[in-house]
Amino acid sequence: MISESSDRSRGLVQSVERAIALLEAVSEGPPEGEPVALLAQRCNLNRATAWRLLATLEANGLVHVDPTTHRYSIGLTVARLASASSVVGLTRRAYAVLERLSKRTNETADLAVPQRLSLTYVAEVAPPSVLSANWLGRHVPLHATSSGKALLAWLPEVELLPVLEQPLTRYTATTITSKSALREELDATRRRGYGTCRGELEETLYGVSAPLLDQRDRPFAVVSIWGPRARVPESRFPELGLLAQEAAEEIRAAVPWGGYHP
Amino acid sequence: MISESSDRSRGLVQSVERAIALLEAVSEGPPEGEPVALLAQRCNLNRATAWRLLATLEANGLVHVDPTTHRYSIGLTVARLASASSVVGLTRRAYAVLERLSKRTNETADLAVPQRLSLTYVAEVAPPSVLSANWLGRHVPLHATSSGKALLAWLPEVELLPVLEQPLTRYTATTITSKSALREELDATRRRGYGTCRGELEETLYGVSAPLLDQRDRPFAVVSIWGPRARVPESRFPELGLLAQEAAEEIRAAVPWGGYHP
DNA sequence: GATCGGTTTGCATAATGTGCAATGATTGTT
DNA sequence: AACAATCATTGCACATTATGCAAACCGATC
Repeated sequence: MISESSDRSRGLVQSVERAIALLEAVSEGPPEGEPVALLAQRCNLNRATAWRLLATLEANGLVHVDPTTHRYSIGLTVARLASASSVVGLTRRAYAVLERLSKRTNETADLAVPQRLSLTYVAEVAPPSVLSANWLGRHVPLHATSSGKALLAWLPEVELLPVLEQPLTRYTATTITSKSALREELDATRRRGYGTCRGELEETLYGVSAPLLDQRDRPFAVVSIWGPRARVPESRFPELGLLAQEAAEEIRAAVPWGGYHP
Repeated sequence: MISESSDRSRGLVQSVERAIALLEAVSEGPPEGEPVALLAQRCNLNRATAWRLLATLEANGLVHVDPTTHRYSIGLTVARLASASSVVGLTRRAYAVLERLSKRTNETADLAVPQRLSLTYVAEVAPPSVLSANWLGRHVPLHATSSGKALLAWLPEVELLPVLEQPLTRYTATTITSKSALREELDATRRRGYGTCRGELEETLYGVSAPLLDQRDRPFAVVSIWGPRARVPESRFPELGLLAQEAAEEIRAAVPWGGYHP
């Protein structure tokens, strides 16, 4: 067989990678589950191989297989493992606040946490009428979003530097691509108290974000409110920015240990 | 090497099992994470092996490794995968209701979902004063708990039979261990509208439970209220039973699709 | 600056995961 | 109702792949 394995060179374990790929595939499927053959195909795996990997995952509760339909869905163990992540405690407390925020502003409210050199959205509440894109799990560039800028603005210099070293990719006409302009923007953000975005990632995407700071004043999460430019023009920024700040403070206060271990 | 592998006989994949064991070990550790050596020891693995398995998990975001301390904690991907589980949507909606329930009764309220031939607790709210055992993720026997009996009472006959075939283990003096007695109890439970427990698993554990039924009247989750016998005597059962029923109905109504795919 | 605990990497070995092919089981079709 | 087709499951032989050992390499701490 063809053993490409750019993985192997880095000393990664093939069967575990394949098992994870299956887990992802299962999670992308419908709640009633997907059959082995389909999952195997999606991951470019032999059916027998996929079956054994899934059997292993099933034996440990990571996936659930319906005994009659033989369809695989995500198992309870994943939820239990996730509950060990401090993010989960954070999101649980955040949801009540985000729901209120979304209802009050009639826009989408969400919570993101830093990961590597980007942010990941971990909680999101969209107003009922709006069919919004699901940003959960998505990574976004830090220099082209209100949440990213809210994070950077309160990041200590040492951690800010590596981000500024990276190329600042242009996404739209308004994207900030020069290091000095970004520094100015971050200063303004800090003075203002919240980050803003004027279609810097996608033309029509406008919004504001406020950071959650831990005891040492390091940001560990960001609350955002956003919507299409037509509904969230710059004139609403001061109002929404204040609401985001209040929400951030409220969520932070509800977190017992007052922080988040990555 | 000694390759025991009762796994292998069932066609399971060793490295994946080991990776999962590591994942479990990581989840049991503190939020700031644990070093490789400790995790390896806990899972009886060679340090190098554990390192490569963890590296694979890390590359896929299932674990997070702090670049400075080299400590491993649960990664965001797990939370994302978990969010694909319908249980998560269920628990998110349940928490608000459980919190109210716990506040009002001053006892512990929780939610469990069926898994295999047992129940798993997936959400729990304890009154602030009480230092309660954490039941999250725990499996409980169906014949010796109020939640188990609430599930069984509304289960269709075909699914009930395999459970009754299993030996009914005795835990305390009040545990129901005969098949006929259990059938009677289940009839009574159905008439009553909620299940009860009089110290049948642990002497001092008293409580009530009400099921959440889907469109086809199949139970897919159970709400429980419980506490020590001294505070939750039988005389409170009618009052608490009604509250549990109301809470169950409220949670069920908040679930969009009105059910739960295991 | 040396010693210790830890992580990380290389390498040889065979244990282990894999693909193929054959067998049941189940579903849909005429 | 019988057939066909698709899919899940199991056995087996092969060599790819994961593993353990040992050595290198950091980063602490004294």
